[in-house]
Amino acid sequence: MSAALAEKVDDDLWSAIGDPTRRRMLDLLLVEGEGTATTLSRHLPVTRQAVTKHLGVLDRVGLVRATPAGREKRYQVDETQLARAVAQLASVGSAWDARLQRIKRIAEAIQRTKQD
Amino acid sequence: MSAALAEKVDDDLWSAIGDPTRRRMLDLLLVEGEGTATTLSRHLPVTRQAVTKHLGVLDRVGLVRATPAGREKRYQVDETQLARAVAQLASVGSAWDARLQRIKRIAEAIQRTKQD
DNA sequence: GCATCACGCAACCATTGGTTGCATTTATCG
DNA sequence: CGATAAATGCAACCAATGGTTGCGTGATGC
Repeated sequence: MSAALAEKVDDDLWSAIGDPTRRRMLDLLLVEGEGTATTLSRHLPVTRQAVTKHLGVLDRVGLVRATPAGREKRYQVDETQLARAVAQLASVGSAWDARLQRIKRIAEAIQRTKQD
Repeated sequence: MSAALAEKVDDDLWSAIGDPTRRRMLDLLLVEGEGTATTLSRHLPVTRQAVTKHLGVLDRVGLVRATPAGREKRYQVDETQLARAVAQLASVGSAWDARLQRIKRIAEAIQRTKQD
């Protein structure tokens, strides 16, 4: 039955998007198309160096790619990888959802039994 | 349009479900109905004390509730709160999804332009 | 009554998200 | 060309967190 939901979650990918700052960074990169550590840090409550570290982990899991351009290093989102991440969110979400549904049904069944 | 997607994400809730161990704990609690720190730790690659700490953060954000029973302390999932968490996953996921779609459309438009 | 089981507390360790400070490379402007 | 400004990179340091081990204590069961 619901075994097909066990679409194995990649912990590295997940924990990459688990950090709120990194999520906002991905948001920014998506709406602005691209960005550097310095430009991103201007829109965030953390320093450039913190952003740099985050870009490092996002890069390591493949969520962003960098292209050096003169004195700066422009990052942009790897869309297919982000799509994978979104799929995992959906996967875990719907797995829990399914179990919650089942619990609800069982609870209702017990209610009915009690009323016999 | 897609502005309604900005359903403000609760960072505490999110980071609670961001940890892989805690996710597995929620899974276990869902399938088994309830559990204690010791029973959960038997199914996990970490010690009872680690599980205890995790139960602490899950409790603090309201994802689980404890009921003392003699010498043990049984935990179970708070379904409505988990439902909220699932909603947030869906929210972030679909927001990114929407932006990815838009990017794709723009890219296609550019392709068409080039071919004129 | 005593061994046992579950819990709580404390110290400790490694990783991580964050900071500040400084050195280095690349643009830019007189 | 030379100096200043703007970007990155590197290192030390700090606090929080996910983990461990060790020990004390309160309920259970024979």
